[in-house]
Amino acid sequence: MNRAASTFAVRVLGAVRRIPAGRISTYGDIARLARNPRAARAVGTIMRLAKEPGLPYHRVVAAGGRIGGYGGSPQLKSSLLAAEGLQIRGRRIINFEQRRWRGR
DNA sequence: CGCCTGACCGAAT
DNA sequence: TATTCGGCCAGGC
Repeated sequence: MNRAASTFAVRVLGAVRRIPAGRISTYGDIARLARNPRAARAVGTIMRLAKEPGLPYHRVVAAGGRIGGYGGSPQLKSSLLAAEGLQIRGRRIINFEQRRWRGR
């Protein structure tokens, strides 16, 4: 990977780390926070391959409050979010806009 | 360098 | 509400 890409990856993980418990952000939001607004899809790629442990990857959901992917277990993602107080119905987060974190 | 994949997005159907 | 589709971009080979 080239320098621009790795820098982007670092910024992505840095942004993910800042998402407060009980709040969520979207792949698109993270892409914007990492200063590459059209790279929402790449954010998923980076998180999927990320080696950094201890980051709240489960707090990054898809646009519109949909749960989105999470390795082989989107189920677990829902559980983790529910454990942080988020209300979930099916594959959607209730009151997603209110719980959305847009960076400081 | 080309080609394919996919934890995405938004608009259209 | 559910699919489909085109655009997008990093990673892997």
